Amino acid sequence: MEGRSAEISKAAFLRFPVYLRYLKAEEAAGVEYVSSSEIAEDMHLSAVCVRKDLALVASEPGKPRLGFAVKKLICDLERTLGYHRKTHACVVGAGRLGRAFLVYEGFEHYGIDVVAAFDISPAQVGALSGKPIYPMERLKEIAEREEVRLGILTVPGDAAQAACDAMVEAGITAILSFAPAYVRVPEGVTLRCEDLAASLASLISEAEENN
Amino acid sequence: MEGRSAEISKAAFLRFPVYLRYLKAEEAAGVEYVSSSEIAEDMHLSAVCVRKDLALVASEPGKPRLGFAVKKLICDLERTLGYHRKTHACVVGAGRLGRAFLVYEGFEHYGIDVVAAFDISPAQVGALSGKPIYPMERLKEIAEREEVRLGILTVPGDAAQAACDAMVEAGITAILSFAPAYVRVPEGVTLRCEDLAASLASLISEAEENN
DNA sequence: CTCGAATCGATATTTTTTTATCGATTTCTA
DNA sequence: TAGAAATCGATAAAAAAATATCGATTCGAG
Repeated sequence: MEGRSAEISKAAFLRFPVYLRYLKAEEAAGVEYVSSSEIAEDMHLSAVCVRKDLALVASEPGKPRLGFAVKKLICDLERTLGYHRKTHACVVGAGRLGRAFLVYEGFEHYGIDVVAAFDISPAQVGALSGKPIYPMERLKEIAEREEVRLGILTVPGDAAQAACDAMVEAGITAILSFAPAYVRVPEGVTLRCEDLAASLASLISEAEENN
Repeated sequence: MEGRSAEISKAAFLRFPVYLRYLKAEEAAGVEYVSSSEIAEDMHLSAVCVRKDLALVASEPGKPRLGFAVKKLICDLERTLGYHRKTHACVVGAGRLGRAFLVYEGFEHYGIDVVAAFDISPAQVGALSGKPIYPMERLKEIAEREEVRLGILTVPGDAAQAACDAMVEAGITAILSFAPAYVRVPEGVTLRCEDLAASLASLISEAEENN
């Protein structure tokens, strides 16, 4: 789209948010310049890897002996990651996890606005911290009206496929699923599954290897 | 540790939980045998990749013309992923997200037992669905008593480092952090950061590329 | 003002991961 | 019972990613 994006490797793209976090911590500590080697040491990466990654995003080259300007780098990373554009999102499944997402304020900095939640149970319908919770029947109507393109799926496993189908039907093109189930989506819809339990389990394996 | 584990590539290990999900769905649908090519097509992977992955975990070779026995494969995957052993976990930060983890029942199948939550605010102390919520001061005492090795960090960003330090001090060796902050851990402690907002944002980028 | 130390960025190499090719095996059908 | 179809598993090739090496640049100390 912007010419350069295709050149950024998938693995590097996953590291960008981590750099961003790190840099914001440095900025808060009053640091103005930071070098690849410093970042590498703190983040347990190779210095060359960091330099290559930063070269992909930095709008101006790093200065020898000094490194990169922290503030500038933060802007570049946020732009590359697309945090400047606004996207409307909704939560499907207003259980504990879904409600946590609905009211979480951290999404704003990432250009994401969670506008509503939906649930099949009338008991959940209402509002939370000013965010509305609608019955599932109104998903399509509201998603279209609010131009919701992103959906967060937090329903029980056995309801996942049906809920997912409803989201697709409502015009949602990107779905982040926390439902413990295998779901299918048609071509043109991007699905990512975050299996929190599996993620935890793999973390244990990793920790055991590290001893 | 078990001789073979070192040969399993990191990328493959990340695919295993997805296979497991898929296979369980197939099992539920009454399927007995499944071939690499079928899995590949459904999961949008290459058939060769699937075969190589399955060869890493399968205790018995697949049968030509039939494929792999679904039930057997599920067992093999669960064993490889370590879902058979029990690990005690705790939640640090009993906000909405933390409480969702505390009562989530899906961890059991993965060998994880969330035994308690901790929070700095006395208002949160109590219990939820039979799971106790203790004040932070008791973290070390209880973590040691219950042999908690895994911690789920769900505190606000500005409290993350302090909470993390307390977890390390309490003998926790693996930490899954959802706190929106960059935290440091000493050598020997495994940290994984799940940035939900960043994950969502990257999903948007991915979806836009797919158009 | 000059020298030295430390960083950057580019090129090259190694390692890892994914994909392709091919013969062997086995089940199903005729 | 015999042949065809489709899968497996192993070896080989290609692609991707991480790591190493080296000259060029520039800030800061003397």
